[in-house]
Amino acid sequence: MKENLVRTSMLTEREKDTLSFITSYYTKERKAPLLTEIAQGLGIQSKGVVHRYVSALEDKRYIVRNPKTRGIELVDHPDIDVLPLLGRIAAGKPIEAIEDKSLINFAHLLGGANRYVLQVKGHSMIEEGIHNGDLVVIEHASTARSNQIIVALVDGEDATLKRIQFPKKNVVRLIPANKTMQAKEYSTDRVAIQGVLVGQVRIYD
Amino acid sequence: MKENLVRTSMLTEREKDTLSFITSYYTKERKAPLLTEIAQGLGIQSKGVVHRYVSALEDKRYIVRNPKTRGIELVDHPDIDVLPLLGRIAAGKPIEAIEDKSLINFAHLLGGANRYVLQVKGHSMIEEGIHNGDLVVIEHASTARSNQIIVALVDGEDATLKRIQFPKKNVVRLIPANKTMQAKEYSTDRVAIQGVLVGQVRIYD
DNA sequence: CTTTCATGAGAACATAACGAGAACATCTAT
DNA sequence: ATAGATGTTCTCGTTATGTTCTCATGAAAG
Repeated sequence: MKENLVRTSMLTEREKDTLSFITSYYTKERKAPLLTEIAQGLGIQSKGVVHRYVSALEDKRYIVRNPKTRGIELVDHPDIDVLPLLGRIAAGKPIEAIEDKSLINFAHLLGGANRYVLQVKGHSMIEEGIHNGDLVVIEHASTARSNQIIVALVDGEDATLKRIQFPKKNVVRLIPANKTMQAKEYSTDRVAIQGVLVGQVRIYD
Repeated sequence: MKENLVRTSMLTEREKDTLSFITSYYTKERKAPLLTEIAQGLGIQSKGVVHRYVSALEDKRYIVRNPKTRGIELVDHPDIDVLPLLGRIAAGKPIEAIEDKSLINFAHLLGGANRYVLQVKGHSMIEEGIHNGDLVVIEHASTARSNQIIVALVDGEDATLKRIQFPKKNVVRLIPANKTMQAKEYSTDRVAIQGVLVGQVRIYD
């Protein structure tokens, strides 16, 4: 019953099920499942059975394992953090036909020292396309240029996301992007700039 | 030649917690935390345990250490494009600390097999907060659920981003998010679904 | 009929992951 | 220079998870 010569990449039904579960778990959770989680997903009581399927998938080169707790790695699924930028939509062509494929790495674009993420609550920047629940990337800074969108702390109490302007010396104007709200002006010493908006991200389920 | 370099950058749950706490602390306090501060932040009694996690993070190249009192330094490695999610920003309140201090990796959130990026041209989805020039992440798919936002190709010519509905059999309705534009209905055979919207990103200069 | 294979249950054991805490070394403030 | 604070290195546990077995059932093939 020892088969070191595995010529067949054919998977049995349950092996397919196992691989499928691992793949979907991976894309959803961004980590490998436990054996018991696979078992539950497949309706199997015994983790020993799952272990057999996982070992088969390893023999057939569909996965690699570390002897660790969530040690399954998909061989076709190494961490992909680069996406192809295919082109501009509404270009009048099928997407696949666009040739100029450059690669885009959001983490590289948005990551970096002195940056952090805040989740937006409310609708004060809705006309800028920044909606309730969106994630914004902020670069830590204490100064800003006019017309930048910044995180401002007013009187040490009021942290909001607003566009900033400097209409005259020692005066700061904070402008929401919402017609139902009004721009306000403060003396410079009342407004502390916390950071500058560098990116915005929304994730759809 | 095969690269046998084992990049076990996989972090355990508590190692992630530890890294998350360190990065959050760093961005807030502008200095590294003490082991006892990490311990308190994670609800651990023993600084020896924390030391073990910190050593693991050093082994896995997420940090470097000096043998000094606040000697942890975050490494700026491309593998570590994680940003701390600090809190929610709300009108009229200070930034709320987020209970679950988590790290955000946009590439992991948005990346994955069968995904690509398009740049949006035009304003047809402006009321969804998708503006001209924004980047959208599309997951390749040929089917969609009702009310999802999809990339549709009409008569093989017109690739656009629209919300989709199926009002009756063999009819597809494509709905822009712009009051100045109208929803249109097509027979099923004229519309080819190219993919489903899974994310949206904007980068500010 | 027997053999083989895919499937499943479950026991027994090995190891990983996590945590507490002691003892000691080293750093740092005074 | 000294004392307290902080970092390092251990040992000792507990629980969770992975690994290796044996046994059992049913279907398909010879």
